[in-house]
Amino acid sequence: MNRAFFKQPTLQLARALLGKRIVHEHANGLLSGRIVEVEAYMGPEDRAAHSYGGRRTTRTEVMYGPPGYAYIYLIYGMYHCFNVVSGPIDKPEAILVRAVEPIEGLDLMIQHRFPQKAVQGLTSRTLPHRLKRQLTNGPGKLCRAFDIDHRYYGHDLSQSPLMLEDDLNLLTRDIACGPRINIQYAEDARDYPWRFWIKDHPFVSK
DNA sequence: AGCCCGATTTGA
DNA sequence: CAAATCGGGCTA
Repeated sequence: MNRAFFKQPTLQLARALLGKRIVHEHANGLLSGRIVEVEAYMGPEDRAAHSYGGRRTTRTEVMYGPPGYAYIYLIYGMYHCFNVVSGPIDKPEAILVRAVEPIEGLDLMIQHRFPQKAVQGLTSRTLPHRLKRQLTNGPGKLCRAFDIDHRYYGHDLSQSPLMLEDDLNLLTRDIACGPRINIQYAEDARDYPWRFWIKDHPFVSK
């Protein structure tokens, strides 16, 4: 996707990201997947956002820049979460990618997510449907599968080796929305319907 | 310097 | 249902 794509208002961009393809040209092979679930974080007014109250630190800095860059952070000391920075300069908004449907590079994803099973001989050909779902149906899981971490903090998502591409064209009626996950601390913002997903899609988290 | 906690995942 | 695991953010 080009720079213009990322300039749409955040809630609109969140819906537009559904069906897009995330592509990682990894040193060991091509990884790609279709985005099926996202959450919007709306900046200083949003109690659930890392930029709530205008918090501006080394970690949140990239959100204060132009849209279309990667905001990546470590959560619970062991997982990374991948976000697309959204909104104009000085509007620190972002969209968390919560789940994707794996498309290319399944064997490499298996190595990243299930190293033990990979060494025991599990491949994309012998992968049960249940495990295929578990490859990328959560924000931490997809970062593991795609080997995305702090190396890509601030990366321009219109550029290789980590970028977004056109894929599925969705209709409005294919998209569902509801409250975001695991933000019970966020008081009034807790119930805002800023989580979006493709209706009935098997790779949505939870 | 110290303390608390988190936009998660896993396995008992 | 609790543990894993650590940097950020806030207090002092």
